[in-house]
Amino acid sequence: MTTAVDDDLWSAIGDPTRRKLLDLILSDGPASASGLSGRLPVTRQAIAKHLAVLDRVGLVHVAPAGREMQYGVDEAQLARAVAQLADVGSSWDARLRRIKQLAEALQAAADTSTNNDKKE
Amino acid sequence: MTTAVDDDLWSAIGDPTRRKLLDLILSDGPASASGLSGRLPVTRQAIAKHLAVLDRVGLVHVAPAGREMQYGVDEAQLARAVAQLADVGSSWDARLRRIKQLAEALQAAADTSTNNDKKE
DNA sequence: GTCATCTGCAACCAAACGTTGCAGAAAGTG
DNA sequence: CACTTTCTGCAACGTTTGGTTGCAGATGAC
Repeated sequence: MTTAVDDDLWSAIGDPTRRKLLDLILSDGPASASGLSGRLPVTRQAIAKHLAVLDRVGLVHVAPAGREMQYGVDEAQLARAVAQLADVGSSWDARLRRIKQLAEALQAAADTSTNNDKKE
Repeated sequence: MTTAVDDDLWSAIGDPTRRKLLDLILSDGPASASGLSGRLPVTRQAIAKHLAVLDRVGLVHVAPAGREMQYGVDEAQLARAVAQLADVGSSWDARLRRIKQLAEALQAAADTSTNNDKKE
């Protein structure tokens, strides 16, 4: 009911650069910070910090490959994040529906009780 | 395909305090900055700034009521935000499914080509 | 062995979130 | 009308966060 979301996980996917990062790794498979820096308009260090954030909340996992550090998405954790998005979305959606229904109900009640009055 | 989200709208709902603000106004109807400050652990000024941000992206609209400023949610814009959440979520969800299917397909192909080899 | 490249750390800048403090304006009360 | 209350808005300040540059260390490639 209270949208019980994990604020850490949400703020991790709240950043646009981190979302693009997840998109890239999702579509092209695991990659290193240097490899990813060539595909986003930010420096390698910024990417590394974002990957550290994503790693801290478990959205990616890192594996040393030679002298590179390969980052891949954690599918289970990303699925959890997706579920939270859907949760908040559906919560708001439900409230919007309830408000609309309540407004219509009030309108109908007003129509029946004062049906001979002004209807503007 | 490219998750084409509006970064302004997303970052507006990315802040936890702003999400709680939207929750409160959604559940209890339009309210003023002072009224809301009693229900969140932040000062009135912080609330006012957040409401300004939400107003800038059109998620709330303000109406002067006496000496107060009443903020109410813009249902159409919030519905748009909900749609974006669902959009990103389903995009990632689809990619997760595709990855899983690809992995299973590769596994199956490996099984048929080297079916007499080790199967660990 | 040397060179290239990938990593990590530190310092620094700018924007965002939050605070305190204060002045102005509008409603309520004597 | 005068006084008080309370709600608003603005300004200054501190802290966190996203981003940069610069540099030193480590590891694979030649």
